[in-house]
This record gives sequence, C-alpha cells and structure tokens, in this order.
Amino acid sequence: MTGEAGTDAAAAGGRRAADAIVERLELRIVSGELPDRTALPPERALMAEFGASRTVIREAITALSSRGLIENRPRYRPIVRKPGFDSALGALGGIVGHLLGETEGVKALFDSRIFLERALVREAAMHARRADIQALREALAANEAAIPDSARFYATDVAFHAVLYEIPRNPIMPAIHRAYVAWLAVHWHRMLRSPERNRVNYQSHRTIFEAILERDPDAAEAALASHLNAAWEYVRVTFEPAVEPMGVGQMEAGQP
Amino acid sequence: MTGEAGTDAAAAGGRRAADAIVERLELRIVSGELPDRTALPPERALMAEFGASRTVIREAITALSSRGLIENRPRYRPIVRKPGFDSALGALGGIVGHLLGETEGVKALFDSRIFLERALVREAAMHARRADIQALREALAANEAAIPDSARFYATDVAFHAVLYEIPRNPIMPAIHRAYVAWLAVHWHRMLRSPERNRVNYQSHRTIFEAILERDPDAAEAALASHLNAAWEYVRVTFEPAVEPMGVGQMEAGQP
DNA sequence: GTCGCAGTTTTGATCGTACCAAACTGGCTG
DNA sequence: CAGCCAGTTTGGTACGATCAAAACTGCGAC
Repeated sequence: MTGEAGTDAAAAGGRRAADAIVERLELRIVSGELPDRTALPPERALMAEFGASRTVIREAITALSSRGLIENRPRYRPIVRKPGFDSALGALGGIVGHLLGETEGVKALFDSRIFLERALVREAAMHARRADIQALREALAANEAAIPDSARFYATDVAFHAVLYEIPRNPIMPAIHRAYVAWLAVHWHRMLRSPERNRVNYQSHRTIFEAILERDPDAAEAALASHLNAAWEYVRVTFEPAVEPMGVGQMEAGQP
Repeated sequence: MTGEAGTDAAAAGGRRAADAIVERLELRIVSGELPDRTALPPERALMAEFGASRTVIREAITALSSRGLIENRPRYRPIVRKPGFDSALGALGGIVGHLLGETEGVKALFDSRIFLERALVREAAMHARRADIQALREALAANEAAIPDSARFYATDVAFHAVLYEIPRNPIMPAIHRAYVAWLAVHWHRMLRSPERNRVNYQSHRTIFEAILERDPDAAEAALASHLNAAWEYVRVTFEPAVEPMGVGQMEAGQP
C-alpha cells in the first residue's frame, strides 16, 4: 500500500495506517451508525476494535477532527459532528487567515465578497419574494434605529447583508456570509466607527433596498458596489498597521 | 452562529500541548524563518527543541498539515507550504465532501457554482479585455477540436470555464474553480459522455462566448445558466445510485 | 426522593522506548 | 562519471506507563 491518492487536503502521496481507521470511522458517521452529537467510543475501545495502537487511533481522531467530522475538545470525549457548510467554511477561514496578514490576499478576499454580493443584490432585485422584501425592510428599519449605537449598528448591518444571502435559498450563501463576518469580526475592534459613518452606511443600505424594490438590478448592483468599495477603505486600514489616516477622524466601517 | 464562532474547524474549548507547538511553528513559517518549500526539521529535533515527546510533535505536524501550512507525504519530511487560496479551498473541498453523498448539499453546491458563473460571465461580458476575449476564443477552438475525444473534451471544457474565472483578476476565483473541478472530477468517471453530448456542450460554450463578444451580459448569463442547468442533470445521476436513466443512452456531462 | 459531596473508576494527554522500513547519504566499483 | 551497495537517518507504528481531569458511584443529609 505504497502508492495511493490521499484524500487529504495536502495531497498525500501514500497511505498510513490511520487512514484506514479514518475511513472506517467516516463510514460509521455518515451511515448514521454513530449519530450526530454522540460521543465517540473511548480510545482504548477503538484500539481494541480496529486492532491498532492508540497512537494510530489518536492520529485518526485528530484527522477526523481537522476534517470537521468530530469535535475534539481537550479533555473530553470526541463528539460526532456531521459537518455543514458552516463548519467547512469555518475551516476555510482558519486557513485563509494565514495569508491575510501579509499579502494582498485581504484585498482579494474582500473583492470576492463584493463580487458575490453584487450578484446577490442583482438576484434580489430580480427574484426577491414578498417575504424577502419584508425581511429587508425590517432589517433596514432596525439598522436605522441603531445608528446612534455603533455596536448595535454593526449587528444590524450584518443582519441586513445576511438577508441578501438568504434570498437565493441556497444554504451555502448564508454560510459564506458567516465566514466573511467571522473574518471581519477579528478586525472590527480596529475599525473606526461613528454615528456619522453609520448614517452613511445606512443610506447606502437604503439605496440598495430601494433599487431592489424597484426591481432594478443594475442600480442595486451599482449601489452595493459603491457601498462596499467605500467600506473597503475602512477595512484596509486595519491591515496596514503603519498607516494612520489622520484625515479620517474617528469613523467606522460597518461593512458586514 | 448559535453560541460561539470557533476559529478552528472544530471549535476547541481548551488547549493541548500540541497547540502551543502548532502556534510556534506557525509563527516560524509566516515569519519566513522556515521558508516556503523547505523541509521541516526532523521530528526528533523538534522534539528536543520544544521539549515535548514525539507524540505531541506528530500531533502538531498533522494539525499543521490539515491547516494547509505543511505538506505531509507519508514517508517524507514535511514540506513547508505557505497556503494559497488553492490549499484553503482544497481543504474546504475535503470537508464538504462529506456532506455530498447524503443530503442535497450536492445540489446546493452545484447551484452555488451556477450562481457564481452567472456573475462571472456577466462580468466577462461587461469588462473582458482583449486578452480575455482571445483566451476565450482559443479555449473555444480547442474545445471544438476535442469533440470526438471525450477525455480531451472534458479537459478543454474545464479550460474554457477556467478562462471565465480568470477574468475578474482575483486569485480566489481560479482557486474556486479548481475546487469545483476537483470535486466533480471524483464523479466524472460515472458521468455519461458521448460526442453528441460534447457537441451540445460546445454549442453552449459558443453561445456564451458570442454573448460576451457582443457585450450582452443578460444573454451571456442566460446562456450560461441554461448550459449549467442542463449539465446538472448529468451530474445529478452520479449522486443517485439507484436511478438508471435508461432513456439517456450513453452520454456525458462535460460541465466543468 | 433528591441533592450534594467524597472516593473510585474511566479515560484522554503525554511520555519514553523500541522496532521496522523507507528514504537519504556517502563511498566504492566498474 | 554512472551505477550500485551498505550504513545512517528518519518517519510510521507499536507497547507500556504515568498523570490529571472527567465521569461515575455510593453514601449520607435534608
């Protein structure tokens, strides 16, 4: 069993003993033999069951853990967790995190978000249902009410954008949104914020909403692009430690 | 996001000894002390260096590996690999793979691709440069030439779509495409293929290309949606083991 | 009966050692 | 210099032991 195509992320070239264990445990989990939320058998039991040493069992468990199939808190029994898109994208965020601090990967990531949301508002303008419109309206109202309170504004800002991700009725979209938000949340405390900036952002949201109401995809897309491109300026500074944007005063980028 | 947004794949609650090693090695890698492409020190050396047992060192190494920071082929020294969006999305694919076989996560994933590519062709129709158009033209020609050879057709099909992902000039986009392709590649051997089907797909590509040429985003988007929605029918069957689509004969979904 | 607490058992985390096989190294030979 | 071979390095796996925290048990108090 030397030459094999590893299923692992970092394309492995061979097959270790643990891989077989991983595979068998995988099967048990997806087959429902090990239901979600239940604890894995003790390591020593697995060891007897698979006829492998604990070394291998542990390796298999950590592998499963890193693949998101089990949750492995330090001193507790591993918990079976069927992965959703959330956990998958969460792992992605963890990895992407490394290439953020250095390259312009940050910009690329933010641009990808702009690109996606442009498509989302276009979709919304064309296919939003009554319930979606209502949800947007409510999110917008909450957003307006929260202008004086930057923390609450941030939350309602996130919520407003979240509605956009709900509209395609694809569970991946909200998961992507949560991944973006989780990423930005790390840097939020470094972003400048102020009621004035909140008001600007609220107005942007309002413009987007109205374009959606009027079923005007182009206007919606343009408004969103403008909104997020402006937000980028406030995100960028959090990644450029040396730069002190003196002219900006104390403002905020509430750009979820 | 119910209670907590764990940064890790499987939100850890505590801290094991290996975590510290992981962190320190991470630092060495991102700081450039361990340059890209170089091999990690031997396990025994790390063991002495960090004052930990090999068990812990190995656990740290597998953790790094699963996070994409090092490449860990079975009997070789681990290689430092600063992660790109490729490795990140590759890991994502590994995790997502689990929720494919069972739920309609497959459909959701494919739909997300349609959604993204719709935006991509729209972008192409609006902002493609001369070089992009030329690349599309060449990819299309190669695609046409490969119609009789299904394997080669598949490759050129992938290449054609790849050009679309290049146009936004965002490194994330091609990475996403490669992730999609890697995912579909697993099931390609089960897809029905035939020169007739190839011809149909080629015609779809041609229609998309012409719409881009004419700078008609709506037409391009519509053509692409039609193309991929049709392709979905051929992808779907590979996920429904019991169904034997008798009427379809031997055809192929070359839907990269 | 239920609740709380101390003692016991289970079990994950870590360590050390050992052995094997594959990869690597360096020198020897033609 | 190419190619082969033995020695060394190094990763993969195994076994056993120890420790501390979690889980469990049983007893007594209210």
